Amino acid sequence: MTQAPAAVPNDAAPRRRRKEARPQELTAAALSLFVEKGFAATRLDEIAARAGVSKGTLYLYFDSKEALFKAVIAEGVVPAIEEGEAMLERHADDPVTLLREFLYGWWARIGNTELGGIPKLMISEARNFPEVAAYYHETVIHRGLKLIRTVVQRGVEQGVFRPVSTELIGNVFMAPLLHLALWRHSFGSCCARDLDAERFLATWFDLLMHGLGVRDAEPPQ
Amino acid sequence: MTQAPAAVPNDAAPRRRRKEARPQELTAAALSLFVEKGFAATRLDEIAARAGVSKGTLYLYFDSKEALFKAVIAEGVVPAIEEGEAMLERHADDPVTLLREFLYGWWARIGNTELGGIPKLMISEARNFPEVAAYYHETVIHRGLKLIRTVVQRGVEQGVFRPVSTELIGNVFMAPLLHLALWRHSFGSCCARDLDAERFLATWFDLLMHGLGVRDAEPPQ
DNA sequence: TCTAAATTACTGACCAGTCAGTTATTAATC
DNA sequence: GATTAATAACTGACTGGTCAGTAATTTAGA
Repeated sequence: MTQAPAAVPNDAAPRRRRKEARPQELTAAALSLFVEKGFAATRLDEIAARAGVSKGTLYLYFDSKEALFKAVIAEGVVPAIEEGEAMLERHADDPVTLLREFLYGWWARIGNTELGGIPKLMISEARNFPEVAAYYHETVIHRGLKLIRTVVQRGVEQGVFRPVSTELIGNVFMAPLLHLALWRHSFGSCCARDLDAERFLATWFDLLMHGLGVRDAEPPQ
Repeated sequence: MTQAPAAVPNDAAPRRRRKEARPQELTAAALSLFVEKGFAATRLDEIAARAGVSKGTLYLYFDSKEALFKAVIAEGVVPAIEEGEAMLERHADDPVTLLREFLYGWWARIGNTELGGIPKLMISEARNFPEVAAYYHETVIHRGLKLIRTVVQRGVEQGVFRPVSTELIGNVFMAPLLHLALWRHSFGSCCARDLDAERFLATWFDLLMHGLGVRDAEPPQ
């Protein structure tokens, strides 16, 4: 109850000037609200309140609601894809380890964090913001799919995987991961018991490995 | 240019009294617009116009925008799940055929039709309409997952499939199908060339069959 | 001519975006 | 170090347009 720089603001919090921190706090608040309620149904007053500022302040940092949306995507996406590429550097030689690391790593570092809401947001709004969708497509999707395809191709060449059509293998690989993230941010919070992420990932990894002809892949760490 | 009961209405179309046909025309128009733009961003005037009536008429058949949303889901979903169950009756004995029929049948009869937009709509709006989400969950998702699980379990018991954890196999099975439908209704219409559904389904079916330990499954018809 | 289907014109709540004014912080001067 | 001037971050009441929902009126069809 001191003057801690509260992310969840105190009612009695004194007004503070924090130019550096504002944009990030605003995009974080906007991401969670956009994911929860959708772009159109989210009010700017609400975003500002969650970030602990007034709506006027929001307009000091972003020109419009749409500009805020673009910033949310751009900011959430750059670290995400860099994580992915860094992950690939670490185990350049072993396709099985690479796929396992990628699968569990994606969930741990993206899917199961705040960023996990971005797929839902992008799918919901892609047709309303084609320009942002195009940016997302070339910055994240295209790059990400290429990474996975490369790993699988390498595995096939090494004889670790059976010969398999690699053109769309990235899409198939990602589908269950995205499914899990989408579930978390839609039905997950409302009905039945939530999907068990651990079991789901294990089921998928097991099926995937056998599908690629690997008989003895161990589960993760 | 005659007085045909136009789905895409003629500007000069005479006013007609068609009490029977209106609700279905309105829900069809609403589904396509909700999928395209989202619930909140879709205006009732627009839905009415696409159905060839005025907004006032819409209120003769639905109490509110939310009631229309519920009707869209309920109407789209009942035939869909019945299709699915009928499909299962036809090949009760052969798990491989069942899975193939289900996979390609789902795409042909649901994913690749207007109904294919419902997953996007439900994922986008589940948290805004928890009551509808719960209805959808128990009417479609729960029932559908159970069907797939049953097929796989039967296959394992018959020794056609290798022993595999069946608890979440339905979710994994559906994930790529839903991914394809979601793609069609988001990025598909904006960037790059569209995902090739035939190749995608073939890649998935091939990986799935090998994942289940079936070595000689033929591609469809 | 009577009824009910359909339209048109209207209302009021809501909300993105604005701006005149307020307050925190820094800099200058004594 | 204390006082004050200057600046820039921040606020919240306001506005103009939009849109869900309503009510008055018109018209199709029996």
